Amino acid sequence: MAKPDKRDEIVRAALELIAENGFHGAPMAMIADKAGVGAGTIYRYFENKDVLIEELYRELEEKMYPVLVVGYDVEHTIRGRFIHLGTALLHYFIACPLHFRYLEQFHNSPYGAAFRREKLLGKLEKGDLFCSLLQEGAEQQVIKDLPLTILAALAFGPLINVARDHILGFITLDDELVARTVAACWDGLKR
Amino acid sequence: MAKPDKRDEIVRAALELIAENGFHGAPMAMIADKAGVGAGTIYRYFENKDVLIEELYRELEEKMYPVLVVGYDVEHTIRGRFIHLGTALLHYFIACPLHFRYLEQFHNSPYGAAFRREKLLGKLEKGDLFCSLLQEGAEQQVIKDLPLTILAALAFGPLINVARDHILGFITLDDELVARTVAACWDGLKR
DNA sequence: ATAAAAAGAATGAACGTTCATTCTATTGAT
DNA sequence: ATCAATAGAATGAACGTTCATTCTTTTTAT
Repeated sequence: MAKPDKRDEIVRAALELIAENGFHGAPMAMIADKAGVGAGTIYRYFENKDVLIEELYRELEEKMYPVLVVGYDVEHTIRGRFIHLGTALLHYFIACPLHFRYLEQFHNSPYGAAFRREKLLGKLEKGDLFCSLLQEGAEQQVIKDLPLTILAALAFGPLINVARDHILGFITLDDELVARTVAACWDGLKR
Repeated sequence: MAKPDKRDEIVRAALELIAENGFHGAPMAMIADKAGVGAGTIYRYFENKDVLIEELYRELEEKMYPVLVVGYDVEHTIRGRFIHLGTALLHYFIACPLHFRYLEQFHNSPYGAAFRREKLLGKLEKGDLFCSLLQEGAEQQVIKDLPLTILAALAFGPLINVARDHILGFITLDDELVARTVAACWDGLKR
């Protein structure tokens, strides 16, 4: 809190505007306005809009990780761990709809494409948790013998769709519905 | 073929540019260029860019529908029909990556949001085929007793993710992999 | 008094759209 | 059959707007 007081306001404003209106519905001037800051001030903290967008993405990713691992226990069964992660992920998205919407905007954009390509060539870093779980499950023959990419699609595809539908108001998820959705995903994965 | 020769070129150019670069990577001038047409000419066929985008979307939807229903038989089991539709959908996306990418761009944009809202309040029209199948399956207790929205997420989420991964080159789908993916989706849906 | 920080007006590039003009094909007159 | 007249399709330069970024001025802190 000591140093970047304005920086925080800028990031908060950018998150809100971009999550709600997309990158093109969030001009720098509007972000500055919402942050209560001059337009030029943003450029003292971020080299340009792209950098702001990417740094914001990284911040959200970092905020999410520790939430997911709370209570995650490598000693649990594959199924137990999957249910844990899926449930935690859905609950996080429900609790932080702005984060979810921002992540979606990011992934469905040139930024997301570039980002994905990097991930393929580099290490796994964040997807780690999920991907290594799926991989372990496949090795132990608990999970279907399919390429990791497809397993990930079976696991995340429904979760992300359901989160979006909830946030857009097409459905209202309660704890029970979340649990049943995650369980259904598992049914798709398991042998 | 008699009349709209240029119109076709414009639509083709727009599809290609938007599918590959998104709406903001496809300025009207560039579309005109690629279509071999003057910039102003586009406006003889489409009132403005939004109309072009929406009409193109409708054309793609109309092209897709008949492909899906070929061989679709209401007498088959719920499972058989689901496998049929899922497989046909995946094959269509693989055969027409530009169509897939355009549909994705459309859905992940303000156009898509507006479109979705209309669908909720109006009738079901296109999703019909899939949604009524899911609904029928739920009634017959063959499919899990979950809200339609969630069932749709379980069915489409993985399929669309897998199609995207294939088109972006993260994986290469053959007929067998398609079949196993669709089967896995069914596992997620069935009781 | 000095320098760092902040502000917001100014700038220029990019875009969708318009419109005066040109081109092309059809019609009508001879 | 020929050619002038006309209609409407096509063109692309020009316009107005929007936006990211830069520049100059003002404020704040030391």
